[in-house]
Amino acid sequence: MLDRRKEKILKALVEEYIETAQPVGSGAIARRSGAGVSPATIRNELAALEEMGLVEQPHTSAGRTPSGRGYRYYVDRLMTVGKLAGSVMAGIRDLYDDRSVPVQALIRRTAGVLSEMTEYTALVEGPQLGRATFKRLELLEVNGDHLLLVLLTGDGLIQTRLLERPPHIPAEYREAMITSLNSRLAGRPLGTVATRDLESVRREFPRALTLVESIRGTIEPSDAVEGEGLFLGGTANMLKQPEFQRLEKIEGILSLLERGRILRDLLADSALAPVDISVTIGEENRHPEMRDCSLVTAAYHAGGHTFGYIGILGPCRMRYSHVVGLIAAVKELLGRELLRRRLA
Amino acid sequence: MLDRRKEKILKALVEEYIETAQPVGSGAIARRSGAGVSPATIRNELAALEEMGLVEQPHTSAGRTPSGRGYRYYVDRLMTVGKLAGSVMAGIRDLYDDRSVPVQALIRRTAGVLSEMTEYTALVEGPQLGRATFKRLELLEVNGDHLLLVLLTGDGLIQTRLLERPPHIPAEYREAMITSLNSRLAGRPLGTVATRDLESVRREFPRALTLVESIRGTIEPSDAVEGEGLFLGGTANMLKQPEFQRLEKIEGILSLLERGRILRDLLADSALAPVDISVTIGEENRHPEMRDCSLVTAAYHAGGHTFGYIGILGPCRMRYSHVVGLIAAVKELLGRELLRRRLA
DNA sequence: CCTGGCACTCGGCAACCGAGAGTGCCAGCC
DNA sequence: GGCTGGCACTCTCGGTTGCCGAGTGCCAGG
Repeated sequence: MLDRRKEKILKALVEEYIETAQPVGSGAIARRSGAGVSPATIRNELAALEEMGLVEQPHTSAGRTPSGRGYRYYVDRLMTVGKLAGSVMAGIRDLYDDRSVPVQALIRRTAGVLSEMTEYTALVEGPQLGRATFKRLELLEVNGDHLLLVLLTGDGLIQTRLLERPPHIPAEYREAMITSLNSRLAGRPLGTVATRDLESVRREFPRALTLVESIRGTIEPSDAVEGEGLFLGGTANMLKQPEFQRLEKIEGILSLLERGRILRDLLADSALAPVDISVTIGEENRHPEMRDCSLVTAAYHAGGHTFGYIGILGPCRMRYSHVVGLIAAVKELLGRELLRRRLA
Repeated sequence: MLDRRKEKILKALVEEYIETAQPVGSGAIARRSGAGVSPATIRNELAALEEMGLVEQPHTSAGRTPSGRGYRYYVDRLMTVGKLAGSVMAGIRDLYDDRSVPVQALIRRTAGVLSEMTEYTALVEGPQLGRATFKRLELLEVNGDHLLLVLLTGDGLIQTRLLERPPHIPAEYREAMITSLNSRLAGRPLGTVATRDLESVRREFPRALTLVESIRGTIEPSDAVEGEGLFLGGTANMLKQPEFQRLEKIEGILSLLERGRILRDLLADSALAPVDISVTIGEENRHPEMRDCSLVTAAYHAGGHTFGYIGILGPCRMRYSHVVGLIAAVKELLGRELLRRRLA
């Protein structure tokens, strides 16, 4: 709860620091904030802001930099979210226009575009089997030894798996089993299909035990697909940030970016916050490697169903207004696009 | 064509430098090489080696470092390729033992393991559609609006694609078209299936024009799947190398590593050399960003068919003998494993 | 309550210096 | 002739010093 002038000063300071990456002096703020007061006055206000823990001084005779709490105040109350230029929006929409591009490639390109437009690192997770609903299963005969299992989900995801064909099972028996399975599981979220759901099928078709087991293995979201459908863009951009010139800092971050599982949790966690777009700043992050980073995330969805997540990772000194605006736009476009591709 | 003593000296110098990353002095070589001569003699020999362009001096009063040509000589004639410890081999074999792990995940893990074992960056490319042979095509009815195209290849690769269902085409007509297509393309390498191959099918089944077109789009190796099936491991390892403490150098490398297309060409190019395992050292690399790197690559195959490529990227000061030994082992194991999973 | 003035603090940079590592060369030895 | 110990020389590296400039905190006056 700052007074009007302190807010102006904090805003000017944060924005100047975001641009220059240099501690900001009272003179620069006086020039930029439009508060119409002299640097000396600004200095008094800055001392107060420092008292409140919103700004800090790297050392006595330097300017001020925003603290984590300072950024938080800025993000929550001061920044004006940037509207994207129409041309930019059009560019993104073009990206999605080609229906012949498979979903995986779409997600990958999104990560690329986001990282290029921000000069930060982009994370995009595509639709995941575990979040989708069961629609239908098919078994195709590939040759004498193998069957192809095809799993269709309500989102239009397709999962295939090659199985060794269990001997001595007539095709009709198999078909009946599949039919039973399909009617039993239709519409169920795959994440919740557990062993006991297949119990009755197993009892009904005892000769197809191994087949049912294979099916369970395919349906069940497993660690084997960790990293599947998660794309990064612009990891090298991290090196461009002046705050990451120290290699120790960046090594931790890059190592973290290789851990698909962790990234996934990161995206899902922050995106389940009550807000539309979540911003996690510096020390608010759970992983110590990320304490110099901020992460902006959002889920994209349509028709009440979450398809996936997008996120931008950059330094605390991130262009929040730009990034939030961009995420908001891409979240919309991507959700809409995946809805278009979804099966009716 | 060096004499015996010069070879001993060069070998000792390269190996010492690989271990320490420091220019190597005549004293260290005298101690290590086992040539039984004094440092002064070593110095004379070093002067000769420098004359020949095999070693160089960062500055007058430092020790010597190997030049690109020096590494080349070492790799071609001096190094003894390391045999892997049995326990290591067993560890890798365990990785592959679980048949339920899908091929994609297998490739991904291989990249992870290679990077961990070397502390360098690993590139692994899995089986690619473009290199596989056509086996069979199936069309599944998903619902009123969509068909699922399933493409099976001789390697056991499966490619699926959701198509909008063309209206007013009877199922039998479609089936006949697919049958004709299957018999016509069976055994053909997918990379060589061109538009004209489908011409006769198109003429024979004029009502299925759009369908044939969609099929062509699926079969044809396209840029849309760029990066598909290519996995990196340990990109952050690059930062650990003392030669890459300068950020400028590493930024170029990391940016390159984000370009799937380039990596792919890199792997394929060097692996088509007449040798089993290809080593590209420093300036021999085509990309200027890689002039401080060496790349060791190999194709893995079985039954006369190339499945994919593996590679290790590290600094010129790379532990060649270890890396080459490892690549040789993994190449074997991976080829054998994919053969096991291949369709009969 | 604001402001100009002023003394003060501190980091960064350049210059400097000595220590240490390693060289090239030479004269002597086997 | 080839090898070796000795020696003067070169160059980098780490630490120290001194200066400059940016920015501050405080105070007295408006």
